[in-house]
Amino acid sequence: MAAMHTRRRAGASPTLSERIYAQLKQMIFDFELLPGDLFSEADIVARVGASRTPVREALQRLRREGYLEVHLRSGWQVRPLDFRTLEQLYDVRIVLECAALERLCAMAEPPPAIVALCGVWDVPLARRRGDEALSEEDRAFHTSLVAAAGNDEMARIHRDVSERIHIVRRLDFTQAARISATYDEHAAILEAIVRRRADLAKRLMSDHIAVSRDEVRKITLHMLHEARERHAREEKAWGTP
Amino acid sequence: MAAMHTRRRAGASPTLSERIYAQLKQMIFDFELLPGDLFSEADIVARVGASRTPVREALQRLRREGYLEVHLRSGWQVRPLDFRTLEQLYDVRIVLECAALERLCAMAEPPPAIVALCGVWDVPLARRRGDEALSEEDRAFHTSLVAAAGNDEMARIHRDVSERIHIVRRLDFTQAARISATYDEHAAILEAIVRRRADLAKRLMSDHIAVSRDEVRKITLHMLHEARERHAREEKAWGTP
DNA sequence: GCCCTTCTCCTTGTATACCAGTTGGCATAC
DNA sequence: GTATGCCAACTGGTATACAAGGAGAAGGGC
Repeated sequence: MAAMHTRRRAGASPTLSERIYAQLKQMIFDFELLPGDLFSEADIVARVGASRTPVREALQRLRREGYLEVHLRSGWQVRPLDFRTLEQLYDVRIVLECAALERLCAMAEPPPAIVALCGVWDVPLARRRGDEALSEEDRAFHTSLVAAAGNDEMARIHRDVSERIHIVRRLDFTQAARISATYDEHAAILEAIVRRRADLAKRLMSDHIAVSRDEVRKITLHMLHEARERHAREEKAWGTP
Repeated sequence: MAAMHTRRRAGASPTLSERIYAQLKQMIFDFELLPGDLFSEADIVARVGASRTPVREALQRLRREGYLEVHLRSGWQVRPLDFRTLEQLYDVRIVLECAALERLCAMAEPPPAIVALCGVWDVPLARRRGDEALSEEDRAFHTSLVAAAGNDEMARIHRDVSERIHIVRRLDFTQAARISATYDEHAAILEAIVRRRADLAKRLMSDHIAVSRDEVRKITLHMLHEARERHAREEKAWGTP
């Protein structure tokens, strides 16, 4: 099923729409387009140098995926961060990943993908990575786990959910303590899978994701608080009543 | 947040793209466009009487949702029914609905939506409905159950998955025995929820969906065969070579 | 008769033109 | 000074025009 979408990719020439889609999504993830930002299709046309047709196609896709909103004849907006929605997506991840663990532990042999993950996460302190790349590695861990369970549709849904969360998930890897905990917890989950301890694996995973969810909430609230203070300072400087 | 999507709806005028999207999806569901059928954008333009732009928007959306495929400069195709994918989607439903049941049974009180469902499904034989409408009622049952659990994102994903399955799910309600079983099983699940028997509810639901999954596979093969024969007769009547 | 080449038509992808409706500002009346 | 109504510019939705490339038929060589 996943392969069905790749037919064009074989031609090595993604369409203009797809490149613009990827470019815009990257801009959103890089906060080059801030949540709440207003813009028009003409703005994007000017930035990417294409015509409205592929730009609109990309925008509509991003809208369906929850990143943008369109107001009829009043312009586009980067959808503001909604913590309630993000936390609900975290909970969807818990449900999907625990279901995947259940299936993985019921298998006669751990799939090769699981064994490969052990080589990444069950390593001594010296070989552990940090910074930005770890965020991608973390996503790969969870994505591979679900994919290894064998349900392609579940994997696709999980991938979309994870990507949607990724914009705030990255913030969790800015603290050394959280990085260390991630390595330990991933290793523990893998060990539980290899030992066929389904209940243990599910409990570890639930806690792992729930802690991340709560940490990100704190970090984001902190960011929001700072943004509000900055906003207040600027208002004061401007002399606005 | 949900209200933000309603801005256009307030104007009571869905866009042309959306109407075409709904129309095409209905045609797919009614087997007016058969799985495997090939067609071009010009064909659709002629049928719906709009220009290519909104038609393309609708087609692209249906493609992202898994109903269609596009072959570069070779036209469009209704994605053939893929039983592996459909069964995987059924399994996703099992996972999501069981998670919803878990949450529902953990609540202090059953939400009003659950109580309302009892009035529909826990009824004597005389008040039971049959035929086409039951299919929609069934979808409403499962959708409401997940929605009542309180996770909007999970409900949205579940709704999309259910809709995708619906094309074959309907066929399950053409047999009296299956209709009767559906009433009984839904009533049993609701009772388990009201009595806070999470494990029982989950087991009943798992079996309920799994049986449906297996039944539908059999029926679909039969229906598809009939549709192809009808299609062939019409072609013959039209004198198409 | 069969295979290979070529050429034309048709396909989707992209760019542009047109339309209806919204918005914000400016002129005007009070 | 304030309120109000109108207008012009701008917006997304829709229609049309153009471009590039592939599928398949037609025709020539053998």
